[in-house]
Amino acid sequence: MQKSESRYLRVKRYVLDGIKSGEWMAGDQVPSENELVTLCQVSRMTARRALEELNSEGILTRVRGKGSFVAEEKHQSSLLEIKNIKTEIQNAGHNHKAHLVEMSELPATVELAELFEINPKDPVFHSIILHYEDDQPIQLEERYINPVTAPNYLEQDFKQSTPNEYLTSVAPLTEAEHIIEAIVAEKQVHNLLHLDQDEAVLLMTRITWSFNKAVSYARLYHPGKRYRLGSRFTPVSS
Amino acid sequence: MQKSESRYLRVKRYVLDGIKSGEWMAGDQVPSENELVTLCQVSRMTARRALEELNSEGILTRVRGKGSFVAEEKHQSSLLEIKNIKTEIQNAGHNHKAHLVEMSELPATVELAELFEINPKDPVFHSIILHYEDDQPIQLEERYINPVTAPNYLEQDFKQSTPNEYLTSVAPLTEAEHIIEAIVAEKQVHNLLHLDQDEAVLLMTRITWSFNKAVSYARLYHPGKRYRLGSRFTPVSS
DNA sequence: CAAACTTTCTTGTATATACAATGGTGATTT
DNA sequence: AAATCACCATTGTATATACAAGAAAGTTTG
Repeated sequence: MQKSESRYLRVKRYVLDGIKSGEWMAGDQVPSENELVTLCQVSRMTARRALEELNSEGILTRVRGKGSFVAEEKHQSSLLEIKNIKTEIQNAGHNHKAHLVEMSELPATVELAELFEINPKDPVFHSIILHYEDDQPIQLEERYINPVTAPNYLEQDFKQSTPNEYLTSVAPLTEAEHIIEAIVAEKQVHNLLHLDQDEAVLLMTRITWSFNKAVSYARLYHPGKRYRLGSRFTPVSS
Repeated sequence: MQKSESRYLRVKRYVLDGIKSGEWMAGDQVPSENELVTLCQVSRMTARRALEELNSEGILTRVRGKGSFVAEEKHQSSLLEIKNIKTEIQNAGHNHKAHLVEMSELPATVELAELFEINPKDPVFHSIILHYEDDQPIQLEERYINPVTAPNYLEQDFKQSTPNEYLTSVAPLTEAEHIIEAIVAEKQVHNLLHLDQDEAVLLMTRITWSFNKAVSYARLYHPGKRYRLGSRFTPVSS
């Protein structure tokens, strides 16, 4: 336990307080390295370290020859959140409907067993759900579930709630991984999604964890013409 | 134009190369600050800066009194950062090459004029660059540039640096927006990317801002079979 | 033998200095 | 009036130095 905070942390807090209090708004210039030297009674290198860290944290934007500025507001990006497709559709003012295509218990493949930390051929839950937006198919959700973390999965009524809602209720989402690719879907997916001839599919593979335990492996197929993924963000420089 | 790479970047690359080559695996100890001083012929503060940055990037874990260690595997979140395709390819151990397909000045469309806050039919810069990974086309980059924020765009040699590098040097990136969709590409794109019959294309539309001024509107086409976008993240609750 | 101390190696904090590179301003020159 | 130049403020890179603090291993001492 150190009785006195580091000096560079004092400088950081000084700048952060100014931003929080509204003294410096987004886009405003904050004190330069040399100004902080006299304001906070530290060396330039110490002041510099504080500003650099705030820069790498995305709080400030620094430009050589000009100065350091408060970065613009951060926007949430829908790519980063696990959004519930039901509320996503309803928020856009449309009607959501779900159709259960399949619900079963399958023996785990080697890959799934490794992911879920179970033995190969142990049972895993499997579901295929087709989501509609105003009677038009918008997402085909194929999902494999870890029976350890979500033992009652098969008993859920997914016309009422989505798998997402159930899973987040039994196992809080602590981590997720997305892989996005463009494919030409196989026939079954093509038919279920009512795709046109030659329409591409946006496939998002999503793995979710809860406290270092993998909960679910999902493949979400979207019609390329009818679905877009958007994200808006403020970068953090390294 | 700097003729020689910064020293701290050389040290960073030295460590990164050792990790990429497998010399140091996850959990292994990398050279200490003082060892890097003699290995790379730099001062301790410079070696330190390299290790610190690798630490803040999550590549290394540093422990006082013990040393610096290669962090456990972490997936890059390329969706969240504006990554330079050149370094992205090189970091994966491949060779990057760029071919300038077109470089011109065009009259702005109504949409571009609105985005760039200029008058319609005012000139904007336009470039089409094809990026190769080991002689295989991996990204077709079509880009419209705001001439106000990047007036010297046409004079750049994009065989040396990428548009990304130039743009971030003249106008620090403060915000970005991505839209991702799956399409079946038109013939020209199809041919340039050497696509197979019926191969889908992952199209990322990216708009970047610098201090509330739009700098660039880019369309990045990727072969669906050869390119994946990945992201891994921890949801923040605050 | 075991506890206490010392040494050594490591990263962490703090400072002083020097020069480079960029952007803006204002004076000077053309 | 326009172009050029000099100057200044700002961030960026690089080095040298000093001391602090934690971890580990060896050495001394009881």
